[in-house]
Amino acid sequence: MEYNFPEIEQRWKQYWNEKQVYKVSNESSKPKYYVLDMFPYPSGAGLHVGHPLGYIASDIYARYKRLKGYNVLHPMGFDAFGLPAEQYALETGQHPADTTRKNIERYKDQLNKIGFCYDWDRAVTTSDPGYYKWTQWIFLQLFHSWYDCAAQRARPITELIALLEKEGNINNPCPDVDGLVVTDEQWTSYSEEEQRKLLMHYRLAYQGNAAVWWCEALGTVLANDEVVNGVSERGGHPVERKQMRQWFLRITEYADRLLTGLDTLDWTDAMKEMQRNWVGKSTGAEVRFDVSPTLSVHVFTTRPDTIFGVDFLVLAPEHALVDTITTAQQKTVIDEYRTYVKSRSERERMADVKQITGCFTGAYAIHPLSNNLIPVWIAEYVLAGYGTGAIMAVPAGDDRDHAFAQHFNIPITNIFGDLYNGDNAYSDKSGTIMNSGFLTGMRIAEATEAALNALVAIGAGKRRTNFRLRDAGFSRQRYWGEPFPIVYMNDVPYGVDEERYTTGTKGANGVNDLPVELPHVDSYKPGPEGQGPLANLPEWVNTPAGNRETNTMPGYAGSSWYFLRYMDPHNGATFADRKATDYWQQVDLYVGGTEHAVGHLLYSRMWTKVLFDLGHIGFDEPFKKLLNQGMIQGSSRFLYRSNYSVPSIKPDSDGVTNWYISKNIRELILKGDKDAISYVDAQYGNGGTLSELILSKDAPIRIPIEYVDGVLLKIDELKKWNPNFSDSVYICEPDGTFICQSEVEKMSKSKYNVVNPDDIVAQYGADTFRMYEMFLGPIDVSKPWDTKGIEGVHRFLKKFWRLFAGDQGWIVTDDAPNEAELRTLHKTLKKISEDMERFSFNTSVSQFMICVNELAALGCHKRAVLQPLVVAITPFAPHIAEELWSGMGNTGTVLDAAFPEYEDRFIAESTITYGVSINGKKRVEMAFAADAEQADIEPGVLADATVQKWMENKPMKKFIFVKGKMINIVV
RNA sequence: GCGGGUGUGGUGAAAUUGGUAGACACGCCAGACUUAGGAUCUGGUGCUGCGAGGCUUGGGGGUUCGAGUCCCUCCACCCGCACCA
Repeated sequence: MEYNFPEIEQRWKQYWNEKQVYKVSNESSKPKYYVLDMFPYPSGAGLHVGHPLGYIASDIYARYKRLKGYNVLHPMGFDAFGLPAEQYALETGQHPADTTRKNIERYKDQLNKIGFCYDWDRAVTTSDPGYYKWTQWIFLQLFHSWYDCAAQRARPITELIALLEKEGNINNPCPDVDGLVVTDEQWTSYSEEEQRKLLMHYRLAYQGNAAVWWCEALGTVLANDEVVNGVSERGGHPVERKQMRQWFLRITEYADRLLTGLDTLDWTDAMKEMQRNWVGKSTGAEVRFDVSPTLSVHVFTTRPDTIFGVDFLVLAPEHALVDTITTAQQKTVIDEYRTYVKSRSERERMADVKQITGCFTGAYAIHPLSNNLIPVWIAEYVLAGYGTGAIMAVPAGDDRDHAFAQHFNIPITNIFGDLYNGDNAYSDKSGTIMNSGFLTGMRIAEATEAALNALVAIGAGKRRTNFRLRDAGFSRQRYWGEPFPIVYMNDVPYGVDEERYTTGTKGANGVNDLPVELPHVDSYKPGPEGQGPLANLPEWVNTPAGNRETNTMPGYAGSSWYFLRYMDPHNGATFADRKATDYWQQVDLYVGGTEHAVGHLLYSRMWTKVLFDLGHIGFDEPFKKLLNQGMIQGSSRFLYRSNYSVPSIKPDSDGVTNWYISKNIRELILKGDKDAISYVDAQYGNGGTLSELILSKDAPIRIPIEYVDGVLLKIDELKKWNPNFSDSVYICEPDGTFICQSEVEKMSKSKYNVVNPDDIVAQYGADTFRMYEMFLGPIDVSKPWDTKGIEGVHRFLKKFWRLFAGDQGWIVTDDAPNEAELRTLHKTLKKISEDMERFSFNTSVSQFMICVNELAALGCHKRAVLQPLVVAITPFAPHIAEELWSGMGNTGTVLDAAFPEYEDRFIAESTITYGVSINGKKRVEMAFAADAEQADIEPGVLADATVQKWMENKPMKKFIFVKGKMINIVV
């Protein structure tokens, strides 16, 4: 009875389907456990073997938890809005809705082949109107809310309006415009338009301006991805930064809570660190430098102690003051410089430290403490979006400022005495401040306080906490995304759920209703003036009340709350019933890549906090534990090719003969190996020195991985694939094989190294595939795919099968197990249980292999040993487990079994083999009773001949005995 | 540039708390069985040396009786950096 995996896997998939074994209920007496994967964007390329890595890990853990007695929610869905589908539509004219639907079908099909335990009834697709209705609804919650800094939570905007009517904004200063004071009288005297303009400064979803990549030639806005080397990826047209009115989410109000909330999460320190750095909290001062009696520059600094070392100010080139302060004399060069900066991305501006650029405005500011005149420059290394968009430059204490001062010959004030050597800035935060008026002689911490106090006292500065975090841009000038539930009246945006602007009864013309459905378009061309394609649909844009917003939401909108929808996916009355969210609570285990560290994971945390603040859910962190999976890289194959015309060889279609040379023989020739050279010349050279000719001018070219078996080229198949390969000469190894060069890189279509899981599953089965992906290595590190290695895991499953089945059928007996068999079983159960808790799936697979090797050697076919193993292997290899479970006469699914507990009493060994070291070097092994103490063994060890030899008659200094581990003798 | 991660045999890796480095596999070598083998099974396999032995966890330094593991420093590669998702 062979291990017939295609038949077994098909049978059990069908069984699971028919019996609905993966259906999850929100009602259960069992404790709940929520396992979630970061859902995929369904791209046209389909899944490759790298994608399911995390899905397999989470599936194993979900099944394990189920066997451990939990009610497990383990859903899957699709993050279906996005740029690639729209790009594809632009190129092929196929509607994104159609391609997305097709891609989702393909993904589902691929995922099902691997045997995941998803409850597909709960699947969500972010581009479904039934889903994005609630994305829009949550957006409106954000739009209708503000952040109460005193209470540290979001509140409905109506409550702010009530406060404004009563007391103005005196207790609730405007978060994004300093010094904007409104009294209750002013507020009530405002027109509705003016009132809403003020409210816009408070809303959690608000409108502001932001720079986008504008491509004049394409008439559209481009994503960072679409700009390559300063020109558009499509067509290579010039691009520039352009200010546009955009929606934003006021995530900066949540900066502190996003930091403190990290302490409650079981994430890796690296992940938390990345989020902390992204939020980038720093404390310091905002200092005012007056340029004229009416104009002043505000800078943010974390080092007020260095205030006397300020030799110049630098404004971001986009800074609003640049136009007003630039002198007539400098205007031309300033304009030229600003044009240059417009062509530069933020990345380039930050990364280019070797190339120092900047421009003097001609203006001077007055130092608030020394009253010296300080020149004001602009430079690209200062970014408009960070701090106040202006810095005070202290060359003696900051590397970039120092380089800038040297480059432009600006005199440097030394405020660190001997600590500053004149060549490099002294940026340490220890030492004494010198040459700094009243700060001279103070330590840095002391000077920081003193400087701050002095600045505050004269009204030239204030304490300030600054965040690197910026408000999140939430508009895209695109088609394939959620439409905004926003209508403009007189250019003032209203939520479609507001009754204020409706012309008739609520719901008239469908204006009030959610979802605002994404209308069908036939063209994906941008609208006039760079708006999204929706602007081309006047019948959609124009409503009786006003014009609809024509931008759409970004990719992270739908993914910021999807984990909630799985809890109650079909609810038409609310995004998820409170009873459902109260039952499932946070995601207990969230599996995904580190590339989402600061995007998705930060936005969904914010959305969760907003929903919590507004009372819609009962928890304010979405993901309790985070498990990061590494990437599976591709393994590319190369041939070394040289093109030479050699008269005796027929040229190929290009008129050039291609010579390919196998890797090993090529390396020998490169090393000058005479045998190899004469072999090649004799076999292929027609009497000439062909080897030298070829190697003097060859280059590697990529070939598709499917024409290679491991590293061995399948020459005949390659020749059939592409005629360019047929009329060529293949210089093989003496044994007739042809070995390719290999290299590890990203798995991608363009590198010809993509491996499709469908093929692997067809060849080896889903159980083998699942176990092999885990066997490759720790879940969180990246590693290359190697199809060859899968054989070992497949062999293991066959060997496992043979413990249960012989040539004639099932061979499991009811004999009583012996000591050795029980030890193997319980040792394995223990290891698996421990590995599972620390997500060490690769070592679990190894342990199963060790176990099967041992049981096979013992000739064990006993139910008492094998049945617990079947349950234990179920999370890894669910199909074979079901087959063996039923083959042993059990009814129902193995998924309803209980995970077997191990017992230590079966594991204990009576003797332990100790490594004996002399001076830390292991010289011999000796066995002692497991309970032996140092006194029991020391004489025996010292008497040992080998030990004697290595001690070389030197006196013993110390005898180190670590029970159960090792022995070390120091001489 | 900033932030994060990873470096152990020919390859993927193991070593969980500072205690016998290389488990388990792939590949390779030798052999058994077979009409056959890309099936199955057995043995060997870090490097070096005839051997005793020596060397070995990216490089260098340190702490320790003992370091892959802790500390310092340097190097290489990978990921993210705000409109890819």
